[in-house]
Amino acid sequence: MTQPRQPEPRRPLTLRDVSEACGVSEMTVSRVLRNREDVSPATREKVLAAARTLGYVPNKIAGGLASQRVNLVAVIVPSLSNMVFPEVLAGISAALEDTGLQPVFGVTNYSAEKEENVLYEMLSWRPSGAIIAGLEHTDAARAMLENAGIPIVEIMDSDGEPIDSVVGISHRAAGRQMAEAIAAAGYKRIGFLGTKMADDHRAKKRLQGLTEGLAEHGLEVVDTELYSGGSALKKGREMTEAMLARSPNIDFLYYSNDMIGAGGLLYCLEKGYDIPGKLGMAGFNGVEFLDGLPMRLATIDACRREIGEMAANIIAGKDTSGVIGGHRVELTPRLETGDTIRKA
Amino acid sequence: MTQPRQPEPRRPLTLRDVSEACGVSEMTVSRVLRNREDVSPATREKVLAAARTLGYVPNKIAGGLASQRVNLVAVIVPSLSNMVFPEVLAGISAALEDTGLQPVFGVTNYSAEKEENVLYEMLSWRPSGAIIAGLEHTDAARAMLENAGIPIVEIMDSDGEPIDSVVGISHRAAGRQMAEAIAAAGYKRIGFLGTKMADDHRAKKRLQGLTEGLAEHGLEVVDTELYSGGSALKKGREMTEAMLARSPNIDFLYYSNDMIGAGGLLYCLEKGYDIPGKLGMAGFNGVEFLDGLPMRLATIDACRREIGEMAANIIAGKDTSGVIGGHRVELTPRLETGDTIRKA
DNA sequence: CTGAAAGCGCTAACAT
DNA sequence: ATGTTAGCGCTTTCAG
Repeated sequence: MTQPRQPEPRRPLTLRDVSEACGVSEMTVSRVLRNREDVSPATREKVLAAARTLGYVPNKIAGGLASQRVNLVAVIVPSLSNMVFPEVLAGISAALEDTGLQPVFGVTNYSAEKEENVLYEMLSWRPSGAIIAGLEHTDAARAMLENAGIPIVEIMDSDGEPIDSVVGISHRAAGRQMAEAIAAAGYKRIGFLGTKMADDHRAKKRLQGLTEGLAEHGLEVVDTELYSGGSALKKGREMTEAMLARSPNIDFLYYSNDMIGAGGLLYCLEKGYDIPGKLGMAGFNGVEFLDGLPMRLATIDACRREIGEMAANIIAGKDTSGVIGGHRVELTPRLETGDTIRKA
Repeated sequence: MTQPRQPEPRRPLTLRDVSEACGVSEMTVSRVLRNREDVSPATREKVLAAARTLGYVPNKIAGGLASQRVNLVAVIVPSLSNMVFPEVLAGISAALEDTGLQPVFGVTNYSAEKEENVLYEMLSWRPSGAIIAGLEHTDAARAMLENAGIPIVEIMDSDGEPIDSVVGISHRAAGRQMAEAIAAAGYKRIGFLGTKMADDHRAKKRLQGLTEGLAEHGLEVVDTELYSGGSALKKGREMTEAMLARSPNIDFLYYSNDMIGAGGLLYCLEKGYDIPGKLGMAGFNGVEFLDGLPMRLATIDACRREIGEMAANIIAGKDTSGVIGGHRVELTPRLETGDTIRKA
């Protein structure tokens, strides 16, 4: 009876294994593997060869504990499913690329409680910094962020008091900006279509800004339609149909995001509405996606990629100002009139 | 001159701090914080109160090193920007929710080299398991996965030899399935529109399957159009226009993903093509998005969320079979004829 | 139920 | 340029 070849119980390799395999002290092996310059080329080669042959993968847990430094950046966003945050993440990844820092993503589903949990989990890994969407957090979450002793960058929104640094746009201003455009184009009866989510603070601020801005021109939101879940494109369609049926005299539809706006636009084009003549429309975010629609939906670009990049640069210490912490960056969102707002 | 209130140099709190604050040994504090049952309610309360007041966040680095266990699951996908992987991630998150395991996401941008790097980074944190998209990896990446000594689940694709477990669909079979549908509907001249990415192995397999399937009916792909980068919806439009101009006798357009398919569909509807009468169309993935289009694009559902859930369950040991490792799950993709393939 | 001792795998700091 | 020593903050194991 031959002993079947046993796939060795797989104790993960340690520095010591490499050290023994190449006859160099653990310390020097460690130096080589961390790309430190103070090792002779000869030893370096020997070590590298041994590490490669064995298939050694360093243990960052031990490394992190010993060095008290961890090359992780916690990134917390509400969602991945709506085209908007992935672009922020892409910006962060790109900016961190050559810094030795690694982003780690967490998702909250727009739930403050989930955010608190995810944050706790992530901070327990002692990351070098944290990037988190929004300025609204539970008290406990705020406390954790304040006490973490690492740079914190709150992103997307600049309407509020940041914990440390902030990179975003004013959603209230974006709402007002849209109100100005609507008023200038002479639309009179505005409908708002958005999400039901109580915790989408930014959408709420945009609506506030819109309402305020309209009020200054004696205008107001005359009907509202909210949704949650499902295909945003389809919901946009359905909500638009519902609103137009209920309030046929509406002449402008403001959507809280481009996706439902696109659904609404497709619906209106099919039904032969005169856009932008009799009916104006606008969304929010400036997703690339809009480029492929039959007509360019008006929108406000939320500078998502740029926000991601700047936040990452602050964490990485790549920002130019020389200031440490407490950066306040408010980007100016660009209004893109597209083809769905008539010229004044 | 008063000393400005200095925000104490913020040495992160340790178990010892909590221990001293509540007069209970570090060991017992540790027990409480890990929710172990063998602590008296009285001590438990004391400890919890102290931990909360201080705002203690455990150090998982130290914990992981001591216990040799880390509650992280490495998840590696090619991209976040195309609606498809976010849904896989959602499935994984949901399935891991109540397991104590935490997913950590990495993105490769469809680059084998990047995949290798991301994998190395992630494995160096000694996760409890890894979920990785696709069956094609560099030799080094394969070696790492094989030697990691943790459960590995390769997902999305089942055409090939997995390292450990696999959960996916056969993209080759999906291609053949579409070929059958096309042949059965009587289309004769097929055009293929897809991505230029050399490393999108699954799209390649679908094309192979399609080609083989068509060949069995004496049919073939008569024209091909590829793109990279940019708004997929817009590219779909442009490619469709180009192909239809170049090969006006084409009567079926097969897109390698739903997004470019949607762009093509919008274009064709605008131009008044007779769909599905004179021109058939189909995409791939079954993204929810399609629901909102004026006409339902035919597609094959790739079971993304389900794949994520099953993969996570395997890692979490929640799968039913009782088998340890080496699970092979091939899901059957559903062909959804929609409105863009004529009835036979 | 609670505590004391040992050590996880690595790196900082100090020799040499 | 290389080696030695002493922990990092927790959890395991074993004793009370």
